Amino acid sequence: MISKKTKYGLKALIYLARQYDKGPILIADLAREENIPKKFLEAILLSLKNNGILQSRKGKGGGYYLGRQPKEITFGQAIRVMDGPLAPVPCVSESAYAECTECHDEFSCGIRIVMKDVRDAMAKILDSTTLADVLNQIDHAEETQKGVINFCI
Amino acid sequence: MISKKTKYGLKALIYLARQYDKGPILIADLAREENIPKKFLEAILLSLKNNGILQSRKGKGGGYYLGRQPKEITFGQAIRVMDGPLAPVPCVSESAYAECTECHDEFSCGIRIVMKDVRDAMAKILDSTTLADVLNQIDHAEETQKGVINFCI
DNA sequence: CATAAGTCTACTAAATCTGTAGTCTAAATC
DNA sequence: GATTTAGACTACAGATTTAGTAGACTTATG
Repeated sequence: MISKKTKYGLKALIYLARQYDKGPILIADLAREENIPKKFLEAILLSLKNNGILQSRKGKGGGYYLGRQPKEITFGQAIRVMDGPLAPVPCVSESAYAECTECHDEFSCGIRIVMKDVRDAMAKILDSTTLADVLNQIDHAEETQKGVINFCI
Repeated sequence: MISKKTKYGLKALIYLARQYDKGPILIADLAREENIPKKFLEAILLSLKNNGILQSRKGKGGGYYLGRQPKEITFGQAIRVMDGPLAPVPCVSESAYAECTECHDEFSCGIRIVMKDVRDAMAKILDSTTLADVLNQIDHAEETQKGVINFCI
């Protein structure tokens, strides 16, 4: 399960991607629009900024905006910043590998063998899904829904 | 990340699968062999039993054993018992669906769309990987390793 | 009945998650 | 350059989850 923090962060990123050409967005606006506790969101956006995913400007006219184009930011990058490595066990993590303290031999560990596949499957999806992709998929889902309604009428 | 509880449980299941024809195995032996705190392991095995994955016998000559054949027990089943649903968000869980409290429309939620794919990819692997499969993969990994060593000599 | 071994209840310490309060710093504007 | 705006930083606190322990209870065997 992803944490609320991650969910909030992803929501914020999608929101900022949607407003990509509108200049800096206020934390307060984002928090209100997406129903996220403002102070909590501050910390989330800050850590996304410190990891190069967002940029910000202080003072009047300031706010947050994407550090790169929506098509250059993936879910995988964002989730790793907020929730840590994707891998179910540290010994199969690419971004934060850690030796397994428990098992005798890493290469013949059954858990590792299976979890490696799981990690790769997750990474394949999350590292190839960009904010731009998600915007498209959202739009497509809304189109489809409208289509269904029209069809029913 | 899976919890230690889940890791311990999977180790125990693999161990019991390996000893499948040897009759009941003592918690104490399992705990010692796999370096798992005994009392903690007790609770884990009990919950696996209560979910039909294990069986047990009390008294002398008792212990724990698989409730079904190794090829009938999947990682997915075990992980769901110990760690809860596979799905990264409740609104894409097949085993424990819960409506999303936050988002306006579930069908056009970007997070949901992506996480659905992630869940399906995980479930595809974990629900098709049985204890018997894992034993085979472990044996194969050990063979391969030996092969490499022989080749070096 | 004695012993072996799982079952159950009830804790507890530590870590993580979620969130809040208040102060500090930088940028823009008047 | 004083004021205002808005993000940055520090510190804390309640709730929940994780990991683990202690001890009494139940059931089966010999």
